[in-house]
Amino acid sequence: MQQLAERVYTLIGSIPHGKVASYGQIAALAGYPNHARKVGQLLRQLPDGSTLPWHRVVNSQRRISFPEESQKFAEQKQKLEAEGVTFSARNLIPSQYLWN
DNA sequence: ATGATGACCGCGG
DNA sequence: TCCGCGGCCATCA
Repeated sequence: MQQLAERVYTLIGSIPHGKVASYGQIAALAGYPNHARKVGQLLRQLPDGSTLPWHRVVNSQRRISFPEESQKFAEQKQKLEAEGVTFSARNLIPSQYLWN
């Protein structure tokens, strides 16, 4: 479990500027498939001033996993747009940027 | 031990 | 696109 945490942080930190990865991808790359929820839990515990690019992590539908009206949603979207990530008309789907 | 709760995932309808 | 459902799994009451 401790392993998962370390790897997850490393992987997230390695996501290129302007690109995004999904919770599931991070978990799988860390060697723990089916642990997407755990990744979310780890990010949720992150301190506010964290330098980790948590905003580059979205769900498998390429959508921000926060309710649209929430402050966190706005924050994540803003950070992504600042990196040049574009969203669809409904502001939910980062169009072309997805990690492989 | 049991049930509820997530920054999740995929498949249907 | 928008739900609902089952699957998944650690955490906590």
